[in-house]
Amino acid sequence: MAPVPRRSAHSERALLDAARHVVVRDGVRFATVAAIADASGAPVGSIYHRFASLDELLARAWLRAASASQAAIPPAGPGSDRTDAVDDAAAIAGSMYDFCLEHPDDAALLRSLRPNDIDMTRVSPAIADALAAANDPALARLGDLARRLFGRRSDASQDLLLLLLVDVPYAFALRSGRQATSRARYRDGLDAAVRAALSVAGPPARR
Amino acid sequence: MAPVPRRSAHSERALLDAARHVVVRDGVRFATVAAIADASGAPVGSIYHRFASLDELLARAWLRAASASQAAIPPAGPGSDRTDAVDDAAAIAGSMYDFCLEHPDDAALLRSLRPNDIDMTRVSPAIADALAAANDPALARLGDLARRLFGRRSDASQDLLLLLLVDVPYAFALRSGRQATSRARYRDGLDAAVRAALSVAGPPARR
DNA sequence: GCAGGTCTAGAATATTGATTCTAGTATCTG
DNA sequence: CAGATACTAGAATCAATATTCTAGACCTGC
Repeated sequence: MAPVPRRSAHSERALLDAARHVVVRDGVRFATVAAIADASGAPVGSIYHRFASLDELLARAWLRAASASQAAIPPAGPGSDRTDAVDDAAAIAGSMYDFCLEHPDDAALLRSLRPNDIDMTRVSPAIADALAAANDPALARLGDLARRLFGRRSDASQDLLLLLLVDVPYAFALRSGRQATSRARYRDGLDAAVRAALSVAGPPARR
Repeated sequence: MAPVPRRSAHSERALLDAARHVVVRDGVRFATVAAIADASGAPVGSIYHRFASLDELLARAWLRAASASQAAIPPAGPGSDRTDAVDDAAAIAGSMYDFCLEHPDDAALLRSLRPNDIDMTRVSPAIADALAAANDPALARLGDLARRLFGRRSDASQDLLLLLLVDVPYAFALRSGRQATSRARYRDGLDAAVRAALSVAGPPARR
């Protein structure tokens, strides 16, 4: 009685992996359904069986990477003075850096595939909503941190934290090479850079 | 007798501008010939009159932006000890930051359009060569600087300088907002971050 | 072993987009 | 003002790509 599905030969995950691989290797312009099918070994029909459109597949790949990146952000530290907040910021930067080293493909995907590259009109509403809200948890986290660091939360302070705790760690990771010693050194350099920039650049200008 | 051309209504430059604008605004996936024609007001035929293919147009736009970015790098400073070299590095980082603020469209283009996104088989040999060699002057400049900073030149040291003197300034610029006070503050933060990272992260690990 | 379901598979179709073609137009020289 | 010369213009063509469709394969419970 129970409808029992055939075991799938090409999992959703494998197709997302293939899409990610093609985007990173060939560039987003050449991430066609045929190229992704080829990279995954699946026929195009199997891709459309699982994803409504190419844009939906790309959106899902982006969402998976973005979610993984967010999940790597550590929870807020305990203290509440500025020193604690700076340590907290440095911890976030370090965790973003570590994420990029542990998930280089996801990190590269987020660099290559920008939300702009996805045609939202060809994405199902559920995924479109998820995309629109994808960054909200991280932004809330950074907003809290901005208040602890600067005494208030503003667009400018949030941009500064996005720069120092996301963009800069990603940039460091993408140049850090493969050797463990080099990576450890980059991590230290990142920590120093973030602390130096925070002490100089913050708090943001008052209105 | 002298062949006198009709005055052109759509200059090469205007078409490059339009291509850049579409890439930055809509993403490289949607930078089609029709979209660029629409943005520039020119019909598609006029685009093909000046550019052999869409890839050639994109390549030319990338090349123009990359060349402008390189031209912004200041010549090497006079001194030869490490302090001078650090100042030199900071000056390069600052000039890259300034370039991004003065030419936001070119900076955004270089972020959105990666060499991967251009099909070299559809680009004329002259432009393909120019693309391949586009970064050579800057790499030579960074190589010299690496020698002054670290006593020797290696892939690792060059990557470190690319990170600190190109990637990081670009990241700072793209988040620095429009207010002059905010920009000045970001510039100071960048300077501090680069110096801090240099003192911690370099010289690169010995083999 | 067969019924009922999902899934695979790749050919067929339809759409989109790149490129080409043919006319027509503006400009300057003589 | 006639002729030569690029240039503009956009329709027509061609190629690539997304998407759909139809058959069939597999798995499991009965």
